[in-house]
This record gives sequence, C-alpha cells and structure tokens, in this order.
Amino acid sequence: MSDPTVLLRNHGVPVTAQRIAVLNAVTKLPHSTADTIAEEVRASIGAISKQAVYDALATLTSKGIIRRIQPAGSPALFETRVGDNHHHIICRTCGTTADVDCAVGERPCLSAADNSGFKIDEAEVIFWGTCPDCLASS
Amino acid sequence: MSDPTVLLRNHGVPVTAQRIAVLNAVTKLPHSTADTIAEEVRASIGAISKQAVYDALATLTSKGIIRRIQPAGSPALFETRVGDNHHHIICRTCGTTADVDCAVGERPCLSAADNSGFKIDEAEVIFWGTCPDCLASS
DNA sequence: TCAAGATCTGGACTGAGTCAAGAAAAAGAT
DNA sequence: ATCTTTTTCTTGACTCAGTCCAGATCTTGA
Ligand SMILES: [Mn+2]
Ligand SMILES: [Mn+2]
Ligand SMILES: [Zn+2]
Ligand SMILES: [Zn+2]
Repeated sequence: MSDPTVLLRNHGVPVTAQRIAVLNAVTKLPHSTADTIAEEVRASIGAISKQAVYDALATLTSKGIIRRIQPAGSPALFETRVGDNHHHIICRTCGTTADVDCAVGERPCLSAADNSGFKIDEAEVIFWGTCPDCLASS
Repeated sequence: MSDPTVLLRNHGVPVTAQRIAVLNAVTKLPHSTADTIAEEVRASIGAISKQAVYDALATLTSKGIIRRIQPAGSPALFETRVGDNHHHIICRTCGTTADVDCAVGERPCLSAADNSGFKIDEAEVIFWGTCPDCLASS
C-alpha cells in the first residue's frame, strides 16, 4: 500500500524511476512545489527533466494518488494526503502551509445556499492568516 | 456612493481618468480578468497601459473598493461586490463564475476545528462544478 | 526477446504579472 | 492661476510557473 511501485501498478500507471522518485519526494515533503520536488528527486536519483516532474505530478494527481493545491499567488503545492478532503491554512508572512479539518464536517460547504443551478463537485477552502512563529516575532 | 469619483475621494485615493475607467469597467463586467478590464477601458477612454490597469486594480483592492478572486489555474478576477464575503462557483467546462452565499452563515468556516495555532483572518471558498448551460449540452 | 506504445529529455515558448526609470498629471500651498 | 511636491502613468524589459513539441528512451505484454 505504501510501496510506491505497488501503488502505481494498482492504479494502472506504468512504473518508471522518475514516477517513483517523484512520489517519494511528495511523500517526504508535503505541501511542496514542483520545483522543490524536482530538487529532491535530483538529490535522490541524480537527474530528471522539469517536464518529467510536471508530467508525473499530473499523472499522479489525475489518478488520485496525490493532491494538488493551488493557493492564490503561489505555485501549486502537492501532497499525498488524499481522500479525506482536509483543507489548508497558509501564513501570509512566511507561506507555511498546515493541514486543517473543517469544523463543519466531513464535506464542508459542499452544499451552497443558492447554487444558481450549478452541479457542484468540489469545495476548495483555503484559510489565510498568521502562523504561530510569525505571530511570536511581531 | 456609486459615483466613482466620490468613491475614490472618500477612500483617499487620488482621482485619475485611468482609475475611474478601471472602476467603471469592473462594475460593468464583474468577475473579469485584468486583460478584459484593459480592453473595456480602452473601448471607453481610448488607451491605458497594462501596468496602469494592474496598479489601479491593486490600489482599489487594497482600499477595499473592489475584490480580487484568484481561482486555481486562471488569472485573477475582480468585482465590486465587497463587504459581504460571498463565495463563487466556477464551471469547469466554460469558466463561468457565479456568486454564491454559503449555507453555513455569514462567515462560513472562519473557525477551523484545529487551527494549529494560526490566527485566521480569511476563509477563501471556491466551489467547482458544472453550470446549467454546460449541464444542458452534455 | 521484440514490437508497440507510453514516457522522458531538451529546448523553445506562452501567459500573467512585476520591475524600474523617466514623463505626465494631481494635490496642496501660495 | 501658478508653482512645487508627490503620486501616478507609460514603456519596455524581465521573471516565474507552466506548456508544447520532436525525437530518444524505456515499459509493457505478447
Ligand atoms: Mn494537506
Ligand atoms: Mn462575486
Ligand atoms: Zn508564518
Ligand atoms: Zn459552463
């Protein structure tokens, strides 16, 4: 289950060294950018192209193996914590991102008061504020 | 109140032709991009630089006269409906953006179950789904 | 083992937005 | 009304995150 090779195979994704390394990097560094993941992968397998990183991240995301978060004004972030629709708090000062479970319930805000006839499939929630460290030093 | 000149002056913002035109454009075309706003402004006053549009939008946003929305994978959108913390539904197919009031209340989700010590100042909620038109044609 | 198909590489390219320096315009004080 | 100071606007280069493409390489399954 946590063996990347098995995980990829179970999802019908051809197993490549690059994909394994990208998945390991996302596991090791939650909420990190494609760029940070590329660096981590290079440290572990020596080299990978920027494009292969983006391709792997896109494939893993589309298979539900990882999750993409796209906060305003920052590049996309990736994490392996999927399937529990948790949300995120981001520090406006230092960018630190933390997980948060919504008080409302398992699938918060999925029903809107007036949905204008839309069929809603996802509620994206991002909290903005200041992290403990930045609060302390101010 | 709805006179742009007065509105700007009340907020201590120097009144310029560009700012008035940008504010009018945002009023006329809610949920539109900086680019669309620039086109609208050019149609109305003849010319404006890209930078002046970004500057005006930033100033108006910082004064709370307009609001910036930054949906994942799309350029920022602007609107004049401020002060009522409403949220948005975006169609994955055609990009149409509609206003929505959250079922939870006036300030939905502002308190998270476990905030990890963060001081939260904003909850950004974006619903994703399919609009009535796109539902019909599928 | 081999063919067919998918993936990876390298490099050019795009879109949204920012930076910086000088020209133009607005505000405040005669 | 005019001048001075300060802010804003223009122009054009530049950055960053991400995409597109063509050819080389690797995975898979027969
Ligand atoms: Mn997370
Ligand atoms: Mn709106
Ligand atoms: Zn912080
Ligand atoms: Zn639609």
